[in-house]
Amino acid sequence: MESVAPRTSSARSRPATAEDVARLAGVSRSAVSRTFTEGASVSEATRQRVVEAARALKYRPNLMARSLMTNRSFMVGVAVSHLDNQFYPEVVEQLSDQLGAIGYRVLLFITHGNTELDPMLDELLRYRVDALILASSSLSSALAEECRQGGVPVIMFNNTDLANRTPAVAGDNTHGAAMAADFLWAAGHRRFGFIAGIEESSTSREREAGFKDALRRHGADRPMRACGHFTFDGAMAATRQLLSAPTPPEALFCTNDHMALAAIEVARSEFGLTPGRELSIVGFDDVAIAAWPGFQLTTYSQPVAHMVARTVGLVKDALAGTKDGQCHHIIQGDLIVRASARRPATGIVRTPEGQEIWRRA
Amino acid sequence: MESVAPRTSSARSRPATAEDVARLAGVSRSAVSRTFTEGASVSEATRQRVVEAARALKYRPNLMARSLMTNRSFMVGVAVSHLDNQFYPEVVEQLSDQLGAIGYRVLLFITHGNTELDPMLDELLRYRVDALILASSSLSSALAEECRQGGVPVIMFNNTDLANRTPAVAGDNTHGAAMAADFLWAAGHRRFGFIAGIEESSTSREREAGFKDALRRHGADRPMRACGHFTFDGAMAATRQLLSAPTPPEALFCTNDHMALAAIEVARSEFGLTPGRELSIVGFDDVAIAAWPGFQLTTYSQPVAHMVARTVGLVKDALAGTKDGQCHHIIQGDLIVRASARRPATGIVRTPEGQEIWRRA
DNA sequence: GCCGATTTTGCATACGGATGCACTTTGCTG
DNA sequence: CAGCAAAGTGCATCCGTATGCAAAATCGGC
Repeated sequence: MESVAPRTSSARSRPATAEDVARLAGVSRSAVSRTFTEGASVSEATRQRVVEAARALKYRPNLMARSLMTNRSFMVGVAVSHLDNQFYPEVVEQLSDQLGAIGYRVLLFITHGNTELDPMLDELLRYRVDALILASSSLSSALAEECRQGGVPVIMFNNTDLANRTPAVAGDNTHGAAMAADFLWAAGHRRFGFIAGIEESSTSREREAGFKDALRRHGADRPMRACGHFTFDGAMAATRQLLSAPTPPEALFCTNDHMALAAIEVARSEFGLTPGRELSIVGFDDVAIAAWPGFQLTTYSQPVAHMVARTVGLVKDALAGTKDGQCHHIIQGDLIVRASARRPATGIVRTPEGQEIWRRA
Repeated sequence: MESVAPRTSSARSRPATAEDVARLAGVSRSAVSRTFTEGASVSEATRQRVVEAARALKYRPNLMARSLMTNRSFMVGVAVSHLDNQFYPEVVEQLSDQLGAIGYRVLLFITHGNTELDPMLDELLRYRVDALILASSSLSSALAEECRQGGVPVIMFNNTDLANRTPAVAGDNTHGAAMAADFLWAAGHRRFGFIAGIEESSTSREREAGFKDALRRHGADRPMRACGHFTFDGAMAATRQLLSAPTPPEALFCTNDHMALAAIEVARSEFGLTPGRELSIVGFDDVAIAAWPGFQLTTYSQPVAHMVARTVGLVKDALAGTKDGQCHHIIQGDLIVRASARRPATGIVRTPEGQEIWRRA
């Protein structure tokens, strides 16, 4: 019988290994390895031969195998709850770019706001990611501790973990929300509405506290409050609830842009209100859509590129073993003034980039 | 000298290995391995002891090491050009979910529409991904061939590669664009505008051909044309160009929603036109924002979940070695009728889900 | 209680590449 | 040209897991 079929050209051949390259180049495996290892000692002559042989065989070092020895996978796990909030695609894109620039790839992981995501993260850790970035997701203190012991740095993004001292990078929630309050107060508003995100989220809580404390300092009444759960539909419902009240608020602060955009939509389409005239709306994040002509959302910016840069910096430090003293890294933003909220008489300045921002008196 | 410092509890200890677990459980490494291998032969007794020991040591199988043996990394490379077009975050999220459901993780990779992305994909292949999904990105035929020989299935998403017969999943570009043309014609429009995406893109070309052919069948004049490069700013400029013409078009077809939304913004804010009244605008994709009250974009839908399901199906088949006869998989959508374009007198039906769609007479 | 059939189990090896070590080659100085 | 330091090289070993094979244990049936 002729069970051994001749290998056709379409036969899926195994990729070339360092061994193959070494044989073709007439050197040892070590030489090949060193050729592809930054800073290893190889003569120019052998390097050339190896490179040539490698190209001929279409050799590509197997990073899985390499990671076994080096204990570095050059992958970073990124957990993000959703991608429908426009903020997070920007974050993911920046993370991918900036991590890519230092040789790391993103192993993506979407949690769907699942509170019980430990089992999934657990699986992610099997991939031996070099670090874990949790964008708006959190993990149990047990798993966090396990990561620490296992030498996997965990960094939270746009969310902080008060109980456990996990390093975190976030916008200046308290300051930003206070700015929003001050801004609306300066514009002459006296009846406020507030739309919360997820009740348990540190982000939402800090923004709520910042907003309310600032209002209190001005002697304002407590704002009306509804919860939008950081979702578009939730924010639509919350907006309806607030605007349907007997004496609806004149000014609305939403804990993120995603919800602020929902509020604008509902105010316009269901209540006939023009944001910036009959109703002021302020958001938080400054996503790209906020600048669209049809929204012109006034919002406190979270400079994604800076925040990600800091995050990547923390990853690098942690990987280099540098001890990180400071735990929570707060990145300042600006209150970007557009048209969705009434403008105060004073305090608006124009940046060199042509953006209008508000400075407290 | 006391060079050997006592290990503090905060010392970053190496994660437990199968060896450690075996020792604690009093069995061999093989037993541990088999316990964590689906369908391997282990007695219930030893399995229990291993599981217990594993839990005690917080053992997690090292997938890197496993992939060395099995030649499976359980990672799929996903290349996407941008995340600012709202369509792609939806795609990435679905891919992550549906691949996750069958045990695969997404190694993300953002190409920025870079035409020369071979070097980057090349790097991605070092990670020995089990498959490569190219969402709106393409790779050279040389690299495609290399992947095929290396046994790495490549699947294109929402983009096809005419020259090389790379398997692809896409919406029904020709049919969808023709539907848009027929719909606008049926609504009584006679002067058309067309906004192209990236000139080289198969997606844009097919939609352009479908649109123009259908118009020709109706005996319409050639539409005015501008190129928006699939970007928001590009589409804004293109819209300005078309609407500034001496006799501007009455109806605009944009090759995706991202650009259609830009067109709506420009029409409203710069030309004072109300979409659906003085100007009809039709898009392609049916992204979430298209349904927002402020846009109400009429558009041909690309059912992301179905498209991704098919894509994942192709990945599974390819990995199982099933030969895939059909190369291009076209997924049907519907023309979702909203308010951004004038409605024809006939043909609009309501789906059980409460969505209005248009059926050609 | 014995024997053959079936599971379990451990041993040894393989996967692909990095690296300490000892050895060889090269380069440079006097 | 000798002598020595520095650079380059190959060998052997290791990383953490899967798996074929043969030995051992278990099982069932008489």
